[in-house]
Amino acid sequence: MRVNLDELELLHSKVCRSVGDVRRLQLLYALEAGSLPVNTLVGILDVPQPTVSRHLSILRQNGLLKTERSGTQIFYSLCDPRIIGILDNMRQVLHEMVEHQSGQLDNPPIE
Amino acid sequence: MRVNLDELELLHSKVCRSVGDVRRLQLLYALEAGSLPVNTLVGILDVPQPTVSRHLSILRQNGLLKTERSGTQIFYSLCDPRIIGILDNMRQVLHEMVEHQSGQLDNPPIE
DNA sequence: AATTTATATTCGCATAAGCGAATGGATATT
DNA sequence: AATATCCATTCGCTTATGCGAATATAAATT
Repeated sequence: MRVNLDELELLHSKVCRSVGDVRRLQLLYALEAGSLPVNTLVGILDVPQPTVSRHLSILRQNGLLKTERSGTQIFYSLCDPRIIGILDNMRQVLHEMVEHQSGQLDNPPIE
Repeated sequence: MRVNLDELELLHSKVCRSVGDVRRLQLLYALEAGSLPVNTLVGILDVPQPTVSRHLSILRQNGLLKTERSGTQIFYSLCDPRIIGILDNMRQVLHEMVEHQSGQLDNPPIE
């Protein structure tokens, strides 16, 4: 399938934005080991169910999560587990950056 | 330096959100090969200078870019080039996901 | 069919984010 | 010191995002 570069760039930014929320990041990591139903995720994040459903919906719409129903429950899982590996890489680099005080948050401007 | 996990998680999401904008993504890639002054970046992105400055400021505040003045110009550069490698990994995975039609954007809900 | 459980969606609201136009500040040049 | 260049910031505005409460839907159970 042919993929336009601009479309890929837009997808790239959308996916990054999707991950750019603490709760959604937590949801992705919670699903690292395998699929889980919504109520379990509600327990893990300890936030209201509609909030979890909304974030799950965003992650699904952006192609990061997929769903499968089992009875009344709906299990969410990662579309591609490699995403977690990438997030881990980023986290590791950020950890080192903060540790070494270089490339610090709130980098001072020129003057 | 000791790094709190929650703080790292918050930083992680903030950095992802920073990258989650097409123009900021373009700025990061524009700086892949080395530092560039603002007016050059304005030419590359072809958007008003204040817009570029605002996005550069956000990337700097979140620890992704650093600055150095040379005369009247201010050169921006990546704090850590590894970030580009990570973004490339993600882009590659997204490319494959779209190509293979699995984990597609706008994944259909259960019903 | 009524009830229960699990999940999604709607609603109203508050805050955040992005934009262009205009303005301000710093440095270099004359 | 006046001017020009380069960049940052402010302002007013519009749109997007995130939230909790309430409501709707779907499947299973009785």
